[in-house]
Amino acid sequence: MDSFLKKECDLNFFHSNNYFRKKCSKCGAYFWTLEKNADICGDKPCAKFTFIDNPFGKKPFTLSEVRKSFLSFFEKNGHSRLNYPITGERCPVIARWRSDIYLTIASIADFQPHVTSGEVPPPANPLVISQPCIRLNDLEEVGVSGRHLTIFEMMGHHAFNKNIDEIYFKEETVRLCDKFFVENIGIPRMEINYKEQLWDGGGNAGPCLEVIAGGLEIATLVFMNLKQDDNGDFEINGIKYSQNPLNIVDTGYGLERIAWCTSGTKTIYETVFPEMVRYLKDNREKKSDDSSLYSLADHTKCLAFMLGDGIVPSNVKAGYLARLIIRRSLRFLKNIGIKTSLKDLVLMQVDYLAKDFPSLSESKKQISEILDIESKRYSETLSKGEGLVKRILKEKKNIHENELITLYDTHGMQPDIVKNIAKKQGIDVIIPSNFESMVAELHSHEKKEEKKEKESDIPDTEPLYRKNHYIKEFDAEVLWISGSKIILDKTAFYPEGGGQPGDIGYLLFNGNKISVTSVNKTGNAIIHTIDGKLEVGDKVHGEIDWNHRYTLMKHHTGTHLVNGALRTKLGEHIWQAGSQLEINNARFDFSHYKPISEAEKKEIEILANKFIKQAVPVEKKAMDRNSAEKTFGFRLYQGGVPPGNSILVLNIPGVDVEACGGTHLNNTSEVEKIRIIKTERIQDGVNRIIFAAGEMADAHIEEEKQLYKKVKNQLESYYEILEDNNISKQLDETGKVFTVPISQIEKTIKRFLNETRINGKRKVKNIQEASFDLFNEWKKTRKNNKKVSSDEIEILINQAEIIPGTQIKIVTGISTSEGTTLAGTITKNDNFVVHIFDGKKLVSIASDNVEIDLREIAPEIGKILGGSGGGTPKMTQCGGPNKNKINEALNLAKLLTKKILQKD
RNA sequence: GGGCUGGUAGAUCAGUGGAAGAUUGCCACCUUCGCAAGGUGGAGGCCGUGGGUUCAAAUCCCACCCAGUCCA
Repeated sequence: MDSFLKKECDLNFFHSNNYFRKKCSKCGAYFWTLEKNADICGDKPCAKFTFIDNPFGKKPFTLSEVRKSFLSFFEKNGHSRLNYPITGERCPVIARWRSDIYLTIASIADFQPHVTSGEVPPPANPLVISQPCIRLNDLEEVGVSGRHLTIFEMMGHHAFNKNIDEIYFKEETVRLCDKFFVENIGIPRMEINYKEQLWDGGGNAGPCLEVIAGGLEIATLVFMNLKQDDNGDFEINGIKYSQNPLNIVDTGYGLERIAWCTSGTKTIYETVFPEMVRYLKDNREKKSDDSSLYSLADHTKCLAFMLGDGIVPSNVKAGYLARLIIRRSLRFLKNIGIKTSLKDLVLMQVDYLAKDFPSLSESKKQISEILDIESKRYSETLSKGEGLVKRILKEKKNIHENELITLYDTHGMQPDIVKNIAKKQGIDVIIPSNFESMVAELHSHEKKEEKKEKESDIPDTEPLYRKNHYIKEFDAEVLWISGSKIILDKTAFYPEGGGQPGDIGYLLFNGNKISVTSVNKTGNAIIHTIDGKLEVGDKVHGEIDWNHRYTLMKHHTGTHLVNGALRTKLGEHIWQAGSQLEINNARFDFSHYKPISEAEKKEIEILANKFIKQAVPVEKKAMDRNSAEKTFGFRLYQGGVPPGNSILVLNIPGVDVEACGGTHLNNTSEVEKIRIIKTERIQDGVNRIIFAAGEMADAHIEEEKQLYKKVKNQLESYYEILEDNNISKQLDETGKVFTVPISQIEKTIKRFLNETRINGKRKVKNIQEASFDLFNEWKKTRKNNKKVSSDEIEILINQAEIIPGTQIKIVTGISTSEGTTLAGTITKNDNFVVHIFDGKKLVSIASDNVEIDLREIAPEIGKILGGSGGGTPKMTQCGGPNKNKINEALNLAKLLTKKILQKD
């Protein structure tokens, strides 16, 4: 590897500027330096920071000044800046264009995977960017080490070379780097070392030079020219690589670090968050904990970006990471004892950042609401957890490892919080030093990976539906057959995908109609499942079930309208989390931090219908990725990130624009109408809208009416219902009364009516009121069934039989009252044994003073009824299917009781 | 997406197949000039929903719904 690096890093720049190649006596790495006698590379941990209180540079640079200086320097040197809708000269911190990572972790991440793989040309070449990045890998070090940050800007100048030096490669990179640091920032050239390293990550690798000044790595110059390849010629650290199609200059300049070494403050935090650190220092009540203060300064900025760029806290994906940072922040807030709320601190950060990142300010309202909700939630979690901890302490007087893990893993109680609670009660809880690995161990179960089906050698199909979304008929030739599955050379049948079900219809061959029952896609082949026989070479005429497809198209275009309406009403954080079209309705899942209110639902429905009335023409076109992103932004990728350079863009101007491969209407007016059937929270931070479009909206209304009619009819046996307003709301509320879903209302009401006695007819406003009354009457009926009339008891006692030679009386009988209650009432008095049948079961209870174990006889009694029995010594129940033998059973009960109790 | 908890009185929770409980809050009465405290009594439960096993299910089994939490 040494020889590889020696060859790769042997640059003219170093020789012509009189650099020496040295080996670090501590870490053994080679580095280039101007100082003849240098023997350590200058990097941490080999060297200490020398710039603290003794900064480099022309002057102390602010973050903004470093960025400006960098961008304009490289712009002057032929690099283009990028520009995207909403976020401007950067990409969002949530990696919307990638499905493999949640957060943007480096400037090169903006161009992965499509540009780096060579599939998509770079948006500009060479280019320069300053990309805000979030890394949570070293979370524990943030605030503690004095130099770690969760959010930082990685500045980069990137060149993508098909051939070496097509744009520029190593020499020019180092020359520009040197010029920038020496001339623009003013770091003395003497202070800068270049350390040779191997860089690898994300399946790529290459040599790199770490640029080090004053003990601080201020930039990394990566020359990414290898890609992981099991058949590759290069082997580095046991992994094989081959040449990447592109030679990529991937540089990363640490904006904050550069500013830091020009300011020389005690930690990086004073340089990066001067206002926030000052504010926190002035307003904290506990002076001891600087690391919490620094962390809080960092985390609040991190949250400003996360939430401002549209991440919605949740228990999944990027949302979970946002919640993680929120909760950590709330703990730090408590640690330093500050009165200002997290919300206000984050909003302060947004204001500090507003000048450089104006888009964050647009989300102030959402940021406020999210932080209010999340703060409240966390305090609820904590107080719940505190109760749990106290209960464990009360019982066990201590908390052990496994409980500590459960408290964290299951109930979200951080071990140090548990420790504090215990401390207040004078109990010392020991947190194991390997706590985190213990938790990790718990989650280390093997993952089942789904194996991808091998794409066998099957022919491609030309998708006719793609160019013409309205094509209904076509002629084609059968290319491939396997059982009931066939592939045609071209087809108008849309294969299932992107939440849109596949088409159905017919293939006509020799005058015969052959049904197409489902259509799927594998690679570029579209596979029709047919109900009939065909042979390769057959020429067929296809006809899709247009009614089926047209309804789906209404729902698909309708989905985009609903999405657009949601974004307009609720904000830019609205993001598709899932979508499924059906014939009857369509459902759309989207990120949002609270449930949709009744009023919002109405507004969204009205707006979506307004889009329909406006008759907006729907634009469908294939665009190259770069211009699509540049024109429309990353919002395109809501439904996922399609592969390739050319992407299908569905644009409804002023409403919504997405990369979408589905079939759509030509004009929003064709949707006819949209009716939102319901909204629900399906997950933390994710809501679902179910709606129906076109005639399906009417069908749904009709369906609802039918259900309402049935329910009303049922209730009318006891109630006179005066109003029929707000049918869907009425059904909804009725469901709530009985805590059942709407689909179960009919069945449930039937059951309740059966179990309830009501005299006469009652006048009520609506079915909700009737249901509420029915529910209350049902409760009363139930209670009344439990009451036993004193007359009945008296009669039973009068019929009792005294066991000869004792004071004990045996009561047997049949009653309509609940058996245990009746028998229990009698046996409150001494000297009774009661066997009573209440229609369902035979209950036997003995008074406390009677010495008998009823369990000895219960199974025998039950046997007569075809079942069995049991219970406690003084109370048994038995029963069985043969209820007609009840008298026999009661007689046996009496007989056996006598046998046990009778004294000779 | 995966794992782990939980869903029983307004609230917090006990309850391992046999009569639905405790604490707190609520209501009434006693006590008091009044309040707090105390005393006595009372109301308040589809034991999340739907199936199954059983003579018998809050309890066991299956499915679903809801909530919480950790991880990627």
